[in-house]
Amino acid sequence: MSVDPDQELIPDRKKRVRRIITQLKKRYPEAECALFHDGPFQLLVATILSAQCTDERVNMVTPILFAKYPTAEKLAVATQKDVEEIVHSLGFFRAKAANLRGMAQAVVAEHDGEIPQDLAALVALPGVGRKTANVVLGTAFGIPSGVVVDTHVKRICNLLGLTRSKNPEIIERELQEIVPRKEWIEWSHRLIHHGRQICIARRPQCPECPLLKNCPRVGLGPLNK
DNA sequence: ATCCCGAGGG
DNA sequence: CCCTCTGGAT
Repeated sequence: MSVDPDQELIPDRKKRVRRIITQLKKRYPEAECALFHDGPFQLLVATILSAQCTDERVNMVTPILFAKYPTAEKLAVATQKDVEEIVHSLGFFRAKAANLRGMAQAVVAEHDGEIPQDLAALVALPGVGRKTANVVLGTAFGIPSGVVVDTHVKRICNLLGLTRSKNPEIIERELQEIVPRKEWIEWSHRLIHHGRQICIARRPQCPECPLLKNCPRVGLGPLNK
């Protein structure tokens, strides 16, 4: 079906977003980042490690990692082998270990050991993409740099007709036109959480979903092909 | 087998 | 746009 993009879904997006914000707030009052962290460095490390594995498993290894390497300075001089052993169970362990060390070395060399607080500098670090950078800026620094667009946010926003693009940057821009700036990071955390708990791609838990009334796909089963 | 709160590279 | 990098849970 070749339906024109902006016709049916765009008109009252703002109103629908308001409603969705309210419903998500009610369902997920905390709006927290699930990754264990007590500072920007820790959150950055945890977020780099979280690629393609669950946050629960990240939270199993980060305390061990931080006990040994509590700062960027310490991590920067760690051996590849030792970091690999610590993060081994998370998958992609060679790339993740290399990224952690490269990130720490760049932070020490170029940012005096402090995690930078702007998007461009963060994205320039090894292993840090837009998603990770926005998580750190919004969560650890309280800077609403951008809505976090991961696979869950992408899937749900397309599903609800808030966006239609497959490009994360376009989705980010579109969402930022309709989500209040101060709520970007909370919106992101709630939506991501919702994607993990309820609006799961392969087995959506529709009966438990607080957004049913806004969902055009109620009862149509799994979302992916 | 398939999925996980991705990034980097072709 | 596609692919690869990886291990553990289900």
